[in-house]
Amino acid sequence: MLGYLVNPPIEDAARFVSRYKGSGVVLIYGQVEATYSGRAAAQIRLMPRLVVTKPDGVLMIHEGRREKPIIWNPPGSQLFVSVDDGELILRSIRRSPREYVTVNIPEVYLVASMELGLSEDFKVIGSERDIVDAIVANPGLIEDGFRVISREYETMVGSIDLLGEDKAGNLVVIEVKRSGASPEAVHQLKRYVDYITSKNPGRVVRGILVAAWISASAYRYLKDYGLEFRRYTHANLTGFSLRSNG
Amino acid sequence: MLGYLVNPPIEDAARFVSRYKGSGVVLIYGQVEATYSGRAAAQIRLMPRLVVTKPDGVLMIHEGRREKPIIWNPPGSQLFVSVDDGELILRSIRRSPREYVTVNIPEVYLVASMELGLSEDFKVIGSERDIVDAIVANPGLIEDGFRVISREYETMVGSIDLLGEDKAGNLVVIEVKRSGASPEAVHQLKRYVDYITSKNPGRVVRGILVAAWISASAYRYLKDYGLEFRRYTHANLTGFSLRSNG
DNA sequence: TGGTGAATGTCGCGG
DNA sequence: CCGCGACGTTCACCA
Repeated sequence: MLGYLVNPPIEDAARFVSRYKGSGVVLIYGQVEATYSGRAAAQIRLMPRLVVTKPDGVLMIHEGRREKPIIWNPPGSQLFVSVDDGELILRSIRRSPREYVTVNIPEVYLVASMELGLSEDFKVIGSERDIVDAIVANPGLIEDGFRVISREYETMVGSIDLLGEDKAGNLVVIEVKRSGASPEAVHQLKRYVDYITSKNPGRVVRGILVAAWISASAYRYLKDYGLEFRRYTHANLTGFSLRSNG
Repeated sequence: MLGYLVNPPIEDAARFVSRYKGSGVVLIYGQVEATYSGRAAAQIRLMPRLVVTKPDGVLMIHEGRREKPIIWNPPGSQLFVSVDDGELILRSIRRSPREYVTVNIPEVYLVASMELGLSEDFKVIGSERDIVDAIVANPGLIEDGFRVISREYETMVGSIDLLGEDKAGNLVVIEVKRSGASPEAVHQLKRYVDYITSKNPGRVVRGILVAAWISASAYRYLKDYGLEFRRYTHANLTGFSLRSNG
């Protein structure tokens, strides 16, 4: 389950990585320099770093800070291992879009392989989908007499979370954000409202933004556009409640 | 520089993590279960996984696939180590927003600490900023006679990447996207054009979207609003070229 | 410290 | 395989 070499000769490290890269997660701690080129380009100079490869093709180079790798290739990439001029060379190729990561490791302090599990049934609780689910199950959360017409209503300008009708028969466009509503979210809602308005001449179209909170500038945009805001709180993991304009 | 314990007793592993968590990157390979709660919530059952902590507060739990950790806390979080009922316990607390990650590790196969470097001068080549730079340096890339008036022109509705004037003296609003242009990007440009038009009555205001490519629906949307598209290709790392309507 | 928008975003879903 | 939008987005910049 665990295999490792400490301060191995480069040749041994290369053999080790070659043997385990397809079946397990491989860690390489050593002096690392690397280049990335593809949609963008980057380069890092020789320094101690941690290289991680996973059997799904992931390649990550981590430094002493940050959560994200400084250089990486995503799942689906292909990894090639070689030794050149006494250095361990990793080449990772992503097919589409075409992207290349080349890693040079002149010195290896530790190389290890391990088998890691997979959470097949993993689910985050409290995503936007959960909120939309709750509204669909109980449209009255939005307001009395609200009725859902369509969910994920596809338009030329994007997909509308919820399209419905109010008690008075006006069309209602609802955009849901699981956390905060930024100006961008308000613009998004405005875009949908404009589109629905243009496709339904003569009808009143309301726009309601549902979110945990809204920034001051976003609120100004919202008011300028004549849109509405409903705050929600996920009181507990299963349900949630809506309040009118905060 | 490298310290490690193989199949250590839990007490030893806990001491090891406590000693090195503040100064280096610590890896723990073992049986791991964990919970996350905060803006959302999640839980993973006992399984072999890789836990990584960094001195900046990062905590990551990695599995056999994916580039992103399945559970994590970002830089700035605080980490507490303890032993309870024979299990190694890690508690990570993020201040704002308040988020908790609790990791239970009943069995440790490997714990290692290492010092990793930091690329202080790190720079990705080919960002949106680089593209705007190139246009400013050579406005003719947009079209013959184009002149830049302002960069990052601040408006009520957002910041305009480039504001300029064409040969005929019309105002030109330019929005740059380093990769693809979605309906959102088109709407962003339209917002700016509308705003500039309202502030300059009687003047013609053109809008040009500069991007590597544009989706079909975004392109239709763009045409509906009478906006223009310029495709760019970063022919090499230093320069790039523009083509008219794709 | 919080708001704002870019990102090699990544990831998952649907056509 | 692409398009599209959410994400516990992360990240850097700036007020």
